[in-house]
Amino acid sequence: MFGSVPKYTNILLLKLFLAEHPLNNLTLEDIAQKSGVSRSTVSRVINDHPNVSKKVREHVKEVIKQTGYQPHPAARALVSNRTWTCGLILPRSINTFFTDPYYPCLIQGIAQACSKQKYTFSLFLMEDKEDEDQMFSRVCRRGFMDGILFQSYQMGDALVDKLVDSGIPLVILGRPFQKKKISHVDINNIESVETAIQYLLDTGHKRIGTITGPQNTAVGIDRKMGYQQALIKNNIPIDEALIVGGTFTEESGYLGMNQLLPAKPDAIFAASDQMALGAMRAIREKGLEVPRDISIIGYDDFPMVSPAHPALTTLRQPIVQFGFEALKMLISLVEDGLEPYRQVILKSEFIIRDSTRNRTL
Amino acid sequence: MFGSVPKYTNILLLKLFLAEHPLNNLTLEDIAQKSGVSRSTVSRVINDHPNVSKKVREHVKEVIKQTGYQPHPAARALVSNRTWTCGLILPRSINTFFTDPYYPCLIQGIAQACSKQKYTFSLFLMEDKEDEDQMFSRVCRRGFMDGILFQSYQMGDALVDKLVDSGIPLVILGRPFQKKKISHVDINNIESVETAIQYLLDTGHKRIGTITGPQNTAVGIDRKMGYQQALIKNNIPIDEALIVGGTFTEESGYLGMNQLLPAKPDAIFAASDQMALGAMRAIREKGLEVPRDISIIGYDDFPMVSPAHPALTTLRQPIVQFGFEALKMLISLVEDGLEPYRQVILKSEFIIRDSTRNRTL
DNA sequence: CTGAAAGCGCTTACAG
DNA sequence: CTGAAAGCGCTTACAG
Repeated sequence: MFGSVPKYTNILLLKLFLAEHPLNNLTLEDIAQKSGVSRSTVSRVINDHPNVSKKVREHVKEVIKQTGYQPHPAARALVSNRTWTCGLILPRSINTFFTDPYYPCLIQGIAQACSKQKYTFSLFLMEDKEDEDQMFSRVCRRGFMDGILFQSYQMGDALVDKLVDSGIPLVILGRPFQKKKISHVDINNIESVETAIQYLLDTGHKRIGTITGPQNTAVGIDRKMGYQQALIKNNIPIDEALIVGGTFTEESGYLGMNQLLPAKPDAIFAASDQMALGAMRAIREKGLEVPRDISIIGYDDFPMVSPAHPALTTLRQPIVQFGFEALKMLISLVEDGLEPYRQVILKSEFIIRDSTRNRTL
Repeated sequence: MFGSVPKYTNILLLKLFLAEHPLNNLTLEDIAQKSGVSRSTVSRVINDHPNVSKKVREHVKEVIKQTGYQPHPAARALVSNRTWTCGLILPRSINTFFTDPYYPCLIQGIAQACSKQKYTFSLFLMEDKEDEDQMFSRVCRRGFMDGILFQSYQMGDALVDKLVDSGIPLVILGRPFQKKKISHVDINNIESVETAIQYLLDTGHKRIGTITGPQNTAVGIDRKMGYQQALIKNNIPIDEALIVGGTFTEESGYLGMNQLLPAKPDAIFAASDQMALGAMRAIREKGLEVPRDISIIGYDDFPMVSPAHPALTTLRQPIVQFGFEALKMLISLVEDGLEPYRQVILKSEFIIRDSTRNRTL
């Protein structure tokens, strides 16, 4: 096995190279000859086409295994209009790529799903407007990517509309802001937060505050919505003094908590674990204790740089499954057509640890 | 512009699709006709081949611009043996992918470099042995990736040898452990740490300790070496009580610092900023103060989840440049041949902030 | 400087 | 069930 043949200007070097890498130029034709059948038949075996006798199929498979033959990806792509490659585009509005554990987790989830499905995973990080423009004409064309995963982030990302209009198979990660129906995978942010808030109410908490995510992001909006709906369902008035905005970062959780403390909350739902961590730091600094004085619930349950003490009660995002479902949907769009649009909502798991306390006991 | 044509079973749907996406099937032939020249000439214009008259060249370029034509990547790849795609392989021995800010930074650096050079960036995360095996046969073959970037991590990663033997253009990120010469990009870990330690000595520190990285990683080994060499050059005996091992994580820095405190250090060099953060936490917990009682120097200067207080004196890794140089080297290997092997060492920048103090004043 | 033609390595009707 | 042949969209000697 080996890679591209370097373009040696020196023919001797090239020969040397080829001698050292004898598995070099195997083509379908070679396998056909070695197997004593035609190219067509070998191709059928490779593509699991039914019209091949069992005997021939097994023989050819054996030869392929022996020789380690792999079909040439470009040749395949050229004729089949499939590249078995999918791209993840992260828009430039994302400003926490380096610090939010969401991204490594997401990337890992998608990379893993791609690997299992024998897809190649390409990553496009938009740095600036220029990147977005050139990306668009490079990515959205025939024979490049079979499909695109796009991380929904900020309201008004114009890129989504352009991608949809381009007609490329597209799956949005998270809830899209667009009016039109766009295939996407999302997490049940609203319902899962409702569950968590209900739990706090059921365990005797009277003044539940929240540190929200940015209100121009879907998750920020939805998790706040879940908080509010849970209170409304329980006929508890919304107290604006118990709501403060954050940006998902530890620092914003810390600052937010300091704003909330005068309102005397006995529980806080933070829209990310990082913010929960920041909130706990603020609480500790004031000489208070979690969960004795204030219960804390986060969101994410990603692996953390510094684990919380006490262990954080949180909502776990099924991130690996997220990547997997997104890729599955994308393949379905490629193979079965873009219409009708698809939607999959995954559930977060509520995990009770040590940062919350039952105050009814 | 648009992407792959979905395989509609319903021909009406297909026609509808094509009608909505008229820029669909543009080929070299189309551009040739519209320009009134041959395919060959258009191809020469696209590939900046010199043998085209200025007049024709400009006309063809105009037509290409008007139509938004882009050559079909697979067709190009098939005939030119170049895919304009490079892959980053992260071996499975990496266990801090989710928590170490190095990886997002590295990925960003490489993605940016790829984007500037009009390369596509593919990511391969090895989950397990099985991944490594299948990856090898998928990736190391003609016509898939022009070249591979491989993150050097743990001593004894067998994958490197297999990759080298495969003959695929390969650049190692970091210092390789192999005896044979392998093209790589590295950071001047040893020298830069020496500089930092020398600074501590010059500013009156008498008992300098270190929290090292894992001693089966090149950076872990090299940064410890830098620490030791600086002391030796200044005729200061190495005191094992001032050296403790860590794993680059905040937690390991915290634990390491607690082990070092009895040895009464007046300065600590931590082999990563995360460990420096952990060390500062340990120091604070003991009622001591940075830099009043102990000076701290870290390594990395990546954006951090929670910035240090006081601001950390550190060595900044030029990570974007790192990705850029690696890709440049890779392209050179592809275009000019694998021999002779290349080596580029980038310099870390010593950044003095508030976590160190001049004790001679 | 330009074009006609061969060929890259596959897949897939088509004919048997 | 199998093979000969056409064709995917490019690049690149080759001939002029």
